[in-house]
Amino acid sequence: MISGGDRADARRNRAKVLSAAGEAFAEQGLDVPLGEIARRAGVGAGTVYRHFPNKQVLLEAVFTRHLDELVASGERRMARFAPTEAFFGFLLDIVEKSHGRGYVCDVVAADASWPRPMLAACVLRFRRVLTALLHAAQRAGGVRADIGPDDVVSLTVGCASTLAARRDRPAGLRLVQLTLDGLRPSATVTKRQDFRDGLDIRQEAVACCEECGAALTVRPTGRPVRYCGATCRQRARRRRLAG
Amino acid sequence: MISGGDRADARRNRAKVLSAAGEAFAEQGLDVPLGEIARRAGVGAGTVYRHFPNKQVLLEAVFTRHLDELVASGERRMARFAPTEAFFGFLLDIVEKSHGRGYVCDVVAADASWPRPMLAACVLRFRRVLTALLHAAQRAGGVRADIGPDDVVSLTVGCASTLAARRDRPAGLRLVQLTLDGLRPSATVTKRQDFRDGLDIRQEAVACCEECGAALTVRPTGRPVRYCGATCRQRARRRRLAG
Amino acid sequence: MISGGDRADARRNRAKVLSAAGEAFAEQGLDVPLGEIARRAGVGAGTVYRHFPNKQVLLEAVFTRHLDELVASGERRMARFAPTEAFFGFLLDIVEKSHGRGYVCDVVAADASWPRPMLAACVLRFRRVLTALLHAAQRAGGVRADIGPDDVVSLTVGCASTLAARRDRPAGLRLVQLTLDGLRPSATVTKRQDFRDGLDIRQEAVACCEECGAALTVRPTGRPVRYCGATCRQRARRRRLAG
Amino acid sequence: MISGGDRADARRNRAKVLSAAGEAFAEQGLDVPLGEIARRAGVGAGTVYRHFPNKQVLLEAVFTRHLDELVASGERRMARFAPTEAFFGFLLDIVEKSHGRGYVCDVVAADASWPRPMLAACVLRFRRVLTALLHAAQRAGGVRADIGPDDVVSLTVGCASTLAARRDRPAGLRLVQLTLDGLRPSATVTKRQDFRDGLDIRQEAVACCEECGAALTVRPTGRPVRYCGATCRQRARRRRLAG
DNA sequence: TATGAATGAGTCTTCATTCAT
DNA sequence: CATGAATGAAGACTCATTCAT
Repeated sequence: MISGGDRADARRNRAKVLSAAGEAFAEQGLDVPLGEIARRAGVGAGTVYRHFPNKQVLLEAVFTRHLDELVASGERRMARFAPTEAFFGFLLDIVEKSHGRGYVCDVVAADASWPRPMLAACVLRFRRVLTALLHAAQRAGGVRADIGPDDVVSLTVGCASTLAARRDRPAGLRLVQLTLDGLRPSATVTKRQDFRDGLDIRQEAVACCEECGAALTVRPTGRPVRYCGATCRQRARRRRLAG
Repeated sequence: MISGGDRADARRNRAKVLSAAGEAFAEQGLDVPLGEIARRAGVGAGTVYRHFPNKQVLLEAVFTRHLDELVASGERRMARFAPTEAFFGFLLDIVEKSHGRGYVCDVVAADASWPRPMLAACVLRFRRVLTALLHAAQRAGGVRADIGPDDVVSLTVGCASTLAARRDRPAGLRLVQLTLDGLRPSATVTKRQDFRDGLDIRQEAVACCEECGAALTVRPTGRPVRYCGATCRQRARRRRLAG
Repeated sequence: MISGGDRADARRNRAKVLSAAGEAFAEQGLDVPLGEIARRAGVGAGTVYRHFPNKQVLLEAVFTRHLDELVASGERRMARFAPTEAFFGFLLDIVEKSHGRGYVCDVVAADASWPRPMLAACVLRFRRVLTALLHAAQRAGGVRADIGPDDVVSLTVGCASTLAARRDRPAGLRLVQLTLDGLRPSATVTKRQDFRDGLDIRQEAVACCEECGAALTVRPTGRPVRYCGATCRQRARRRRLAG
Repeated sequence: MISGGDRADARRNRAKVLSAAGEAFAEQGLDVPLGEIARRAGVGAGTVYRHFPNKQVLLEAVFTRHLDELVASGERRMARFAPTEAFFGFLLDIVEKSHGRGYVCDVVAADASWPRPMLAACVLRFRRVLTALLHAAQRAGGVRADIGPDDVVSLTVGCASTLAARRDRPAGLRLVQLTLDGLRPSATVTKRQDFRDGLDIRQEAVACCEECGAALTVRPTGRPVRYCGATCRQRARRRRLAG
């Protein structure tokens, strides 16, 4: 009988194992020996197996719990905050809680391929919350309309990696913001061809807008242009005054 | 006697092993058995060991080659393209070539901690090219000034993860663009507190700019504001006309 | 978690492994596969590793146990026998119990170079007992004064090799006695030059004492001398009568 | 075609390999990789195999050469020195040239069990020389009559081990002398029972001869006896004067 | 029921031996 | 013939999983 136990100590043990596994996976990657998890939990290896029939299931349980926590946090945000805040707060939450890169990297796999129904259900709930938050934010105009839930998930995965890669945590968080801000309507995504190989050096020699980097048409006479237009000039000015 | 050999078949085998290892690491993660690599390369396990004294060294060789290719591509771009194009093209290159998530995740480790001198030298070269491209792009005004090489590396790692996470490759590439565009001067990074937990729902109820998501000051009377200012109003309008 | 267990079967298995290892090392040398040891012990390879983290440690454990038994035997002798008897009995014990040549040959290494503290302590105890027995025997006049503990150890190693080399065990033991008797005060050790290359054949043509081999001064006339002195002549006579 | 080659360079290579193998076996034990031997010899692994079909044969060749050298040295001694000198010099030679304990320990195996005819013949020659020297020395009265060739071989093996065990080489050589001196007629070998467990401590309390360690009968009155007889008393006196 | 001991399949690595250059 | 590259059979060691206590 797996895990359905009703004795208090059994439930306590299950929880201990789950926590220990969560930490272990995060700190040491998905390859931590089960023995290490058992040690961290302060139980025997057999006890781990009593509650989780194998390592895969344990990993899924950990992941499920993780998702459940995220879902709960998402729902809380949905109830308490404005759509856009809720949405971006939710994403930050996901990213910050996804400590441990091996761990994070495997969130990737969490689309449809996980076989266990419990996990599938959980992933579904997660997607539902995410989607709800996303749509709300989009309706509120806080997020670009051409973004779907899959985009958000993938971007989140990327942010977690970025955060893991950057040793300096504050700097890492800034990069995460920078990335997530790409979801805001104001962000203009460069078309891929825009800066790919086709462009020749002579064209650029002309310089680009110092504010947004957009290409500037050369003008043979007069003072060289520095900005692509009034907006950018204003913006740059404001920045100068503010800075 | 490792690898220095000049016999044609030996060189061929070394190359085969290196390629096979690259693919294997990318597809199956860093845990692929060496036997699998040997099998893919069509050689015996011993041959792998003749060329690479152990798995770690093999991994480093693969990684070194990868970096070397990137360095070469970076230098080519530096010579042939305008700064900003060169820089962003380089980043896209890195991301696109960083197939395989386990693989990518370990680019992370490529700071100083790798012990082998050859790899260290290689990482250095990589950093040098990256830094040169970054600075050139910044001088050209194509990249925000408050970004350092470490930021770029971390962001790149994140982009690679994003790309790996997104099954739909074009969509993934678009997300990458979106992220990299965060490096352009026009991008405004939200201050972290802007959309974190501190904000209460009532405050937001006031709404935010539908274009950029910036908070809007409430006004008790009149038609409710939809944008934070003229610029955004214009932009939104243009989008509507274009869409 | 290595070996500290208190479960009866675990202790039993540990003992089985230790015994099997002892025999295996003795019979097949230090290169026996661990699998062979496991097979002899009737356990799986993993069990060996549960009790001994690696082969070296296993070897040290075997060796430690061996030394401990010798120490115990030495202490028993010290308490129950007269110094000289105790000493020589101890040496014989060591030699006879040092079955297996590879095994024996590595007793050599047992000076300070073994890193494990437990083994070091054990070697120390062994040296202490050996030294005590040696000194007591020397004080009692049963052992030459110009012999130190290191000499005894080395000689013992040699005796064990001799014993191992001689297929006929009683003959081997006799050779061991012969060697150990060299430690008794009555033994005269030939100076190294006495029978080395320097001597020319003509000098020897003169002959040497038939009993002790000492060189005899030539005498041009009379019956040739056969012995170096009266003592030897007597001794030879006695032998002839006895024989 | 193995080794029968007549080309000068082939013969030279064979010799190089043989020397290198000899050193390698002596320094690193019988487990030294063939590659190491090839490296030392400055040839490729294939060349080793061209001359010696496998490692065992190579080892035998090394051993054969070793024995041949010993045989030559023995024959030289036999021709040039008096029997006893020749004999003991021969033994010392064997011992001193048997550097490297693993190597030495395996001389043990050199009785009948070696299958290759060449080696067998060589061992035979060795035995013949040894036996001749032994018998000559015995006839000359320089070696006890109750010693056979097998005894000598085993003792030699033991001496080599002793020498290997004693870090301090001069001290080691002294121990070797001490052991070999046990072969001289003057040496009295204690009967095994003489100092084995049977004796009780009270009996020894009486003390033993300070010169030869023989047990002394207690005498209740008068000055306590220190020596077992006149011979020992004289000997001790001479030592005192000499010392 | 909890424990931790036992198992054995799987992985890395070495090295004797063969074989293409 | 010489070379050194390739091979693959072991051996040490790990760890998920089972099982006796």
